[in-house]
Amino acid sequence: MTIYDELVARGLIAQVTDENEIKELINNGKAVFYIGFDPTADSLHVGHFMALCLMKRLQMAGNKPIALIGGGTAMIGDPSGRTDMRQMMTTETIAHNCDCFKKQMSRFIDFSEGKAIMINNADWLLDLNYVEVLREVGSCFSVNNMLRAECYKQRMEKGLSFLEFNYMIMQSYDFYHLYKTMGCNMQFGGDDQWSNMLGGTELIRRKLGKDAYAMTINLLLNSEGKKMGKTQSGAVWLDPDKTSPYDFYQYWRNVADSDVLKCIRMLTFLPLEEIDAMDKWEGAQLNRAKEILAFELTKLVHGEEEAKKAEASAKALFGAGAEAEIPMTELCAADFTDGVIDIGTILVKAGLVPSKSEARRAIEQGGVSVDNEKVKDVRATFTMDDLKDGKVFRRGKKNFRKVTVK
RNA sequence: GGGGGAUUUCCCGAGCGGCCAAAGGGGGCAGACUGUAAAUCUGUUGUCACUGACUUCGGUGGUCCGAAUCCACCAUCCCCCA
Repeated sequence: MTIYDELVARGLIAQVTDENEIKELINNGKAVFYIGFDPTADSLHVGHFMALCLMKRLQMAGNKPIALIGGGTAMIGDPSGRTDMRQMMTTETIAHNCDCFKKQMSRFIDFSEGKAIMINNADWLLDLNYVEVLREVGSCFSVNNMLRAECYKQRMEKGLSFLEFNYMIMQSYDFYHLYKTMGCNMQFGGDDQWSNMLGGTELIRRKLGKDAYAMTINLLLNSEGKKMGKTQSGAVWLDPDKTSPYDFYQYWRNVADSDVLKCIRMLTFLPLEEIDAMDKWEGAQLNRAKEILAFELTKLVHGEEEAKKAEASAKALFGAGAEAEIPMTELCAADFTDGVIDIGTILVKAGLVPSKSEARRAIEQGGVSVDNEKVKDVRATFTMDDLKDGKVFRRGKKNFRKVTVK
């Protein structure tokens, strides 16, 4: 099976500019492709992870990836898929985020011996001269066409600043620049980037009379059509300090039935035959598929050891098994008043509820238990001695934390 | 440049100068039912020292015994005209 066919079979490919040419290039390892990452936060998230997987697959097939960090374009802010303007980020924040991205990416992609390249578009975008750019590339863009682009359409209702309007031009310029300087002949990205990417191929055609190609990958949507990788409290991060391996595992362990197979196909590196076999699974057996999904992804992101730990914790908490690793919270003497600490404070300290009011509510509704015993009294207290060996506090079915005293 | 309109709690969206922590919906959380799924039903959804108090209705001042509601200025956004 060729790499292209595999990508199709995994449901990754959304749109392509020229299917035959792209097949030819990537199947034969002739593509030099880039994927852009906007440093809008200090960690990569699940959406980026998909792109990284794609990079890895293509790299394994002999193609050369360029990871482009958008330190320059982040100064503008991509309006695609947004209904309001992004908050402007300071240059310091952007620089910090770029560093964080670099570290995380190096864990997935092999950058040794020129097998892959990482660059930051700030290196060439920030020094551009306004008038020169206008003359050089501005003439190649039709405002009429740009306004027709889907990514701007929805913003036409609420307003679009000139700053953001230029995002497409900057991204196109990146592609043009990479084509000239590094022979980059292809760009990949999320499907929401389609119009920005076409801008690039068009620019290359106009300026150089050469063909370059673009391909988008499907966004990871759940059966309700919402983007996956988001929780109430924000994105699912790859940084273990922002989303613990256990929480990461749990996120995937809890996907809906209808989404499991799709996720396994798109995100894991399991052989397709194995996945096709799972396709027949039904009912409770799907739970097994969810375990596989959660384990495989945690392994990819946090390593096998962490994945095993997360799996063991989950089994211990939900099944019968022995007590295992559960995310811990340590209290210190200062947290106690007159030698005791009340249940509400503990729940807040452990991060199980955001406020004492919610703690109270959860208890009143019978949603809190300590070492599997339901807590009925809102004013229950614990002494340092009670917590010496640690107790497992639980809110609802799925939120656990072991609390001990230092 | 001129004129008009908007800004409400996580989101959408109601809101008479006192009866407003603020209708309704969505979403979230918890309970029941389950398979750590979905659907459904129930409760809940500003904070805290919780039968009470405190802080919220773009920002700052003001009128008033009393303001989310009235006035002034500022900010942001939308629409129309140029």
